[in-house]
Amino acid sequence: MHKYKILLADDHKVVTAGIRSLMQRRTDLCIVGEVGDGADVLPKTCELKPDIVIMDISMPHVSGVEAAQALAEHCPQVKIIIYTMHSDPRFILELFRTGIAGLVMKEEDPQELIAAVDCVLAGGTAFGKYNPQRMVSQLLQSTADVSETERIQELSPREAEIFKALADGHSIKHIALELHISPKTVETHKYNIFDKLHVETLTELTKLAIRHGVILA
Amino acid sequence: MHKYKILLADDHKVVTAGIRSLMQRRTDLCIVGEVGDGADVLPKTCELKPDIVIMDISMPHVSGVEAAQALAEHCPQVKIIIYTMHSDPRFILELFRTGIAGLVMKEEDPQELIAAVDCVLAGGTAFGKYNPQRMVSQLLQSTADVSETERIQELSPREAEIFKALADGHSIKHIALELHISPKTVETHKYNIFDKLHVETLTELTKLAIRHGVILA
DNA sequence: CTTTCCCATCAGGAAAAACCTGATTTCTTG
DNA sequence: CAAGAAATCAGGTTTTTCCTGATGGGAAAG
Repeated sequence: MHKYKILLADDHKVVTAGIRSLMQRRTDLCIVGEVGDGADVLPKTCELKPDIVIMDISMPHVSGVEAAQALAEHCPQVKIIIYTMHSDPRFILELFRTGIAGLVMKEEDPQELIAAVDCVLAGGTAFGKYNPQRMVSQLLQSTADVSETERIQELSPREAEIFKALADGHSIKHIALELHISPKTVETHKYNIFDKLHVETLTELTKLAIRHGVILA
Repeated sequence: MHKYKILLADDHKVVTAGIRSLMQRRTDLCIVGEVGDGADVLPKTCELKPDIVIMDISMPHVSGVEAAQALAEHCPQVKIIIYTMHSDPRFILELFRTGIAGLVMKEEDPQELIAAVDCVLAGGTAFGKYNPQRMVSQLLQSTADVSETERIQELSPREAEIFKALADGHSIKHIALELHISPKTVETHKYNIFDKLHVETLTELTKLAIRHGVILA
């Protein structure tokens, strides 16, 4: 009897333990390994040759998004199921682009994860509420729809400077004085920054900056 | 034989499932309930009278920090163990201040959670690497933080409500519609909130709210 | 060598929000 | 009952925001 091999990648031990206990009764599934660091995903996959990798997005050193991209490039035969928190979906589009096989949220019933594994083993894909069709239209219409991090990196030097000052609470007028330019110029930069970072309010800008360590809370 | 009652608060079902399977062999522990929303923690605790609440920080609607504060106020006899991700520690100080009984990271061995439960049931406290001694020095040296907390607690209920909404990025107009009051009233509240919290800009307000776990970044 | 694109710079003007003061009502609390 | 806090709203001035338009410089592409 053939056993399907599964590799778990999650830095929260309780999650991997939960998945293990969940799969105990399934004699056709075998968890061959477990890693808690994104940097270990690719080497472990090469070593163990699993059929499926179940992976979190948020992991130390290398994120699940990067790990998925590395897997897609070096081990295209491996099916990837992303198992993550619901508050993460900023990266979902990027993951779709790399061609993951499934997506399950940690707040859903854990049985959904088993269902997703079966679905993927049958050659299908398993996305719950994240209807790929709906995603694809967004993918196509937004040519530059990239992750938050990438958007920040696309800011010009001047914009990055003003982004940081704005997120830190400096007023337009203050920034203009600091940089020896017109407040109107700063305003225009701000407008462009909002546009590039896909935010609509100063608060969103601040929170984004804090999330990415641009400023401290 | 007396069974200790435990309430689980985590919006990730795989985590609560993992904890359940972890505690199966312990006949002296009984998981009496499970909630996935911070807003449900206090009512469920009042209803089920658990000895221990094991709680995540990041939950929908009401954060674990707020829930812990509510518990400390209304159910001071309940022991709180925070079980959370390592990337959350910006709230740890605030939690220490409310007097939690334990702190365990999800990336640690799940057995640590059991150990923490035993420790707390024995009347002790369980902090792993988060040495309270080290924390206390930080607590003492940052007196400004303490006064910040006190200032937040001095807000009236209505002000607290509007504080959260403002810090989360809602506009005056939007808040007015939500609460069915005049924008002018919201404006006045905002003015008073700024005054009470000693802030001068919306950004300062947002960062303060994030520092104290009122909202998530 | 143009043409195109991005960057940095600034301005105008309508709309929105901020700022501060004053005011009423209800409810609690000493 | 008097004092005070809480919640409600308005007026009017000042400031900021929002969006559009515009210019010049430089780099990359054709």
